[in-house]
Amino acid sequence: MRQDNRLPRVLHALLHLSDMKDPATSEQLAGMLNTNAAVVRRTMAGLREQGILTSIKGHGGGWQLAKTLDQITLAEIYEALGAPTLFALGYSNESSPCLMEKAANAATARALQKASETFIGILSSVTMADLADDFEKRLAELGLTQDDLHHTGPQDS
Amino acid sequence: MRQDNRLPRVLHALLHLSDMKDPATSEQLAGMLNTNAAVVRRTMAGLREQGILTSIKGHGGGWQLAKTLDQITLAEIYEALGAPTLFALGYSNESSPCLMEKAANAATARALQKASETFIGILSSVTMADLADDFEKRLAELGLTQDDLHHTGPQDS
DNA sequence: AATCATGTAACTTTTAATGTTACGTGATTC
DNA sequence: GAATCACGTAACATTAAAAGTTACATGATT
Repeated sequence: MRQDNRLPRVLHALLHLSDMKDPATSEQLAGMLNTNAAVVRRTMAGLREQGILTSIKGHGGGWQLAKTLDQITLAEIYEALGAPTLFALGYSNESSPCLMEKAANAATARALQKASETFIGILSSVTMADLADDFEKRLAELGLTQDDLHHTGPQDS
Repeated sequence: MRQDNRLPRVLHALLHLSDMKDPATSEQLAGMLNTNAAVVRRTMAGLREQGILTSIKGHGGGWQLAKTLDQITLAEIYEALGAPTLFALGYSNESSPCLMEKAANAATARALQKASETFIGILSSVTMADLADDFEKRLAELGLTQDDLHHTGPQDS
């Protein structure tokens, strides 16, 4: 399959959403994520069902966070995306009578299982607020503040 | 991309190889792995370069183990396959100026990195001899012995 | 009533492993 | 030394699932 970029994309989108007062339309988010509005709607659908986001139709509508950042773990988000296949590496699930194949598959499965547990464990320990902190750290490293992103300066009309 | 089954396949093939006196042809291995001889040659090429297998051309030729099973870790094999992409999940590598995207990518990368370390760590701790042991355990559970696989019984000519 | 924005279905594109075919090269056998 | 066997490798087709795209229905606002 093609590489699955939904998780980092959604994280990116949520950071932007947390930074906006008004709802963001799928079109706006698509611009930020360099993709298409339909992809945004499709990807975010799971987060809406999970209660992480709300979507509003009509004029002034769009997407909004339904929780504060510190209430959203990355694991929740991953789950809300449908817990998509983590590995490009796999093994045949068809039950073969060959015991050597079974042993080979079992060894592969054990390693993948442990790796998956590590992955989910880390996602569970990180919240969107941690990402926002990381974002602000990066801002500060450039000598900027949050404000610098929202207006062009005092000379602005 | 499609799922990558090379690792479990090679493990399976090596177990069969360890069980044979004569070299196994690509054709024979392809039969065991339910695939094609060309796929076998292509997949095994890396293991030959890595010194895990030797291949012999001509009459009576084929593939043979170049080491004993306890000298082969799964990590070596994974490396010999070219350390193929482990994850179906990824993130855009294109450097975007957006610090929110950077934060999102970094968080994803950290989780993937740790998962990868877990995976490689386990592969490093397991040898093909461990797989052979597992195979024999499975055999015993069926009330069979190694011998049962190699002849049809005492009445056999 | 017009417009905006989501909801969703249907289809195309993309990408890398896998499958397939073909042919070259080296080794063995007779 | 010619035929055959088996690997080595290139070139192309197939496959699968995310992503991209298009289109249209539905609901909310003005």
